[in-house]
Amino acid sequence: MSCKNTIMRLSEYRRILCKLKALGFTRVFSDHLAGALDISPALVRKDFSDFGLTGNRKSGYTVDELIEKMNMILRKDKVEPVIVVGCGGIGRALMEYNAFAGEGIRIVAGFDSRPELHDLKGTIPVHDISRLEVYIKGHNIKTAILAVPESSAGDMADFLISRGVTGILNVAPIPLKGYDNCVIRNINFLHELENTIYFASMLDSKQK
Amino acid sequence: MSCKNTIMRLSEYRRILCKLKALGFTRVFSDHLAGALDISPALVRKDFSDFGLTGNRKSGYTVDELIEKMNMILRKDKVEPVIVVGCGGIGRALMEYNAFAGEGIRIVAGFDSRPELHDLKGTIPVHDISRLEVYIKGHNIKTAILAVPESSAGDMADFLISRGVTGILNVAPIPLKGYDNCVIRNINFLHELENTIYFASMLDSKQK
DNA sequence: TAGATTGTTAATCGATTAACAATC
DNA sequence: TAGATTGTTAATCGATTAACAATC
Repeated sequence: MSCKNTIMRLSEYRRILCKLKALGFTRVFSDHLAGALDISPALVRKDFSDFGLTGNRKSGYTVDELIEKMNMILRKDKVEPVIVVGCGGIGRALMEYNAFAGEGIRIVAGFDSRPELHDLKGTIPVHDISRLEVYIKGHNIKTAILAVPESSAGDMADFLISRGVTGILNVAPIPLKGYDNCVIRNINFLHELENTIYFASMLDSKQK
Repeated sequence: MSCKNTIMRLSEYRRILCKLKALGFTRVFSDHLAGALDISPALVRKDFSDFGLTGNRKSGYTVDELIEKMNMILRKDKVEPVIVVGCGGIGRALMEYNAFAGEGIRIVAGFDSRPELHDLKGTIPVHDISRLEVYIKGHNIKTAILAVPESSAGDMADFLISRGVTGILNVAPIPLKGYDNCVIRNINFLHELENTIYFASMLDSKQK
């Protein structure tokens, strides 16, 4: 039925739709969205159809209705509390990342083993890693951003999962495997850069 | 022939192979690598075969040879200079990201329009954005990490491309389209988190 | 109505996997 | 040799697209 990519595109559709709404648009056609995302109109319609997002054969889709239903699908009807484990450069940057604000995602706390990074009075407190277990239970945390060094990434993921976390966005420099009871999404900046450089150099050689 | 995913996996194979080498392994089987990456042995062999990475029908592949040839394919024979445009939270974190060191990627400079972020004496200098054009030309920069706010991402990408940049890793909160003469790889943390949360919640409902 | 767009099916495209001959 | 692993082909699986009937 719906594929992995569809969900990623749903986030992208939603982003565009919110933009359109802000500009005063009330209706939109598959053709428009396709252009904005650089995909085919058929794929837009198929994605929508897979999630029961229906339009009108004459006047396309209603912007408000799409946004509302997508918010439902993407669990944006309530705010999701997210913790950041590892508050070094990347971890800290994501704690302070303001593109999450107003998008149904709230970073509620950070955790780090280094005492110099602890800060219980900031907008977003940074606790000692020893408080992780109690915090997860107490606040019923289901989602974590993992930004620890390579050496502790695996153990830390295991710990989070054992304590009930079901979704991990892993930006540690080592990819981790998913489990039956937890989704892990890996972002590896080195690999992404290598990939970019590879395809860029292919571009060069193609144009020669 | 070789697909987009193959290149990403090449980075992953390489990472594992370097680990194996450090542990003293000299040979490796498709089966081992498949296990480490959670893919099928057939895919490992196909990926290798696509790039002319050959093994031995009895004793598998030579670790050193694989690493050497992968370094060639991934352009790791020489150090790639990379600039960071936008030195806020994420940009700065990537400038200081030490997983790039020793991996053929060197962040050579940062650029930002905010004077308070300028720093010409640090390990990696942060210049005013006005110096971008001269720097790109002078140092023959082909690769950039784009970490500016949404409002300037599109314009800044256009500028970089017009000045000769052919590969952009875009971590700005707005996805950008690629062009004929430049590869753009988008990392959108909001979308990645939404995706993680979605699939995590599917996991929950599946287990009920 | 005529025109335009959706919703859906079948066709296509691309990536992964199964299977097995080749062979070390 | 016998056993094990590669390299490769054909089959399968999954995602995208083309096409078009339905219909607003």
